[in-house]
Amino acid sequence: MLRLSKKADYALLAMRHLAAHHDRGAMSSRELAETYDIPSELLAKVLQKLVRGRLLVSVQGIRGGYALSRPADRISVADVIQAVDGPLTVTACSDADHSCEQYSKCNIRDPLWRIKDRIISALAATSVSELAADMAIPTPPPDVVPLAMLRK
Amino acid sequence: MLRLSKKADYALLAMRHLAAHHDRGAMSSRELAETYDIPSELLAKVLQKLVRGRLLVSVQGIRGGYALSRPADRISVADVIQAVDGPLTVTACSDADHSCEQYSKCNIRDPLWRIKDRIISALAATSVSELAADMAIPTPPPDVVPLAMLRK
DNA sequence: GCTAAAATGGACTCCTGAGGTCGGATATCT
DNA sequence: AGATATCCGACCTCAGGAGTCCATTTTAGC
Repeated sequence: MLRLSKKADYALLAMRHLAAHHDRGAMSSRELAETYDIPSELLAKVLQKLVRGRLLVSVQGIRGGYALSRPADRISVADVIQAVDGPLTVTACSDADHSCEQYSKCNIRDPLWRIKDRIISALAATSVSELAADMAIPTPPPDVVPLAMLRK
Repeated sequence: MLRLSKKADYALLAMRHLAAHHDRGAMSSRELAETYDIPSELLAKVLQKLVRGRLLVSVQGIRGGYALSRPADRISVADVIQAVDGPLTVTACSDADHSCEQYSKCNIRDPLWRIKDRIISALAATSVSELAADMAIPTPPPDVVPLAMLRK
């Protein structure tokens, strides 16, 4: 439960990659798809949504591709998820949408909405640049570590 | 996205109700189901899971029903959700389960797991008693508020 | 002891929506 | 002109969530 959609996964993967390699110019959808073994047509749709969400810019034609629209540290994980999957909701209902059988009798809306806000905060507090920074240690020095320190 | 399952909703609804009315003894599944317009057989399954998760105790036979197994302030929303839907995961993979096409090439696991921990913290920080306490103000004083203060 | 009302448990159906596919139009470089 | 991109809509498939049905067991009250 509470799992991210595949689309969101793919979007974050792509965003991180573009953030880490922003030095090179635009990167094509196909190249990204091959790098991460993602169905290319599907990734293409995801990238299109990111463009419409103003997180990426695209250049068409040969040698075209996608690039971040702004510095990676000004794009949050929440931005990415919402661009791909729409406004993220924890409950079926929201301020706008009361389409829930139990809406009238429901008594846990307010506390759950508060929890939702905390979740969004957590997602908004993490930027794409932080995702990229995380792999600063891609393969830690292998056989220097004493065996005793290895857990399981 | 990131939405709770209906089962989790029902579970929280029921837990809150039992917490608010713990003075009366056990409450039957049918009575709860009627109160909140929930299919009774479905709610029954949810309640059974809560029993197996040690959050509720059940008494069988006529005049039987369910009651909280411990004080409501010692049961968190996270407990309830996990009892009903199993361990809550944000990503397809976890420490135990690597069944994801992209696992080897994935580079956003660690930051996402950290986000997951923050989400779990948010859920663990809210207790069932807080859910119940929330309705202390069921209908706030209506026409005392100056119209100018109402935001559309 | 019988019966009614409750929990318990398994198996089954229904159906939405996530995940993925296909084809074609449009733009741009060589 | 042709190759390689993005772009866009329509479509297909299928696992899993949501809900149903039924058979069994337990227990209070008569």
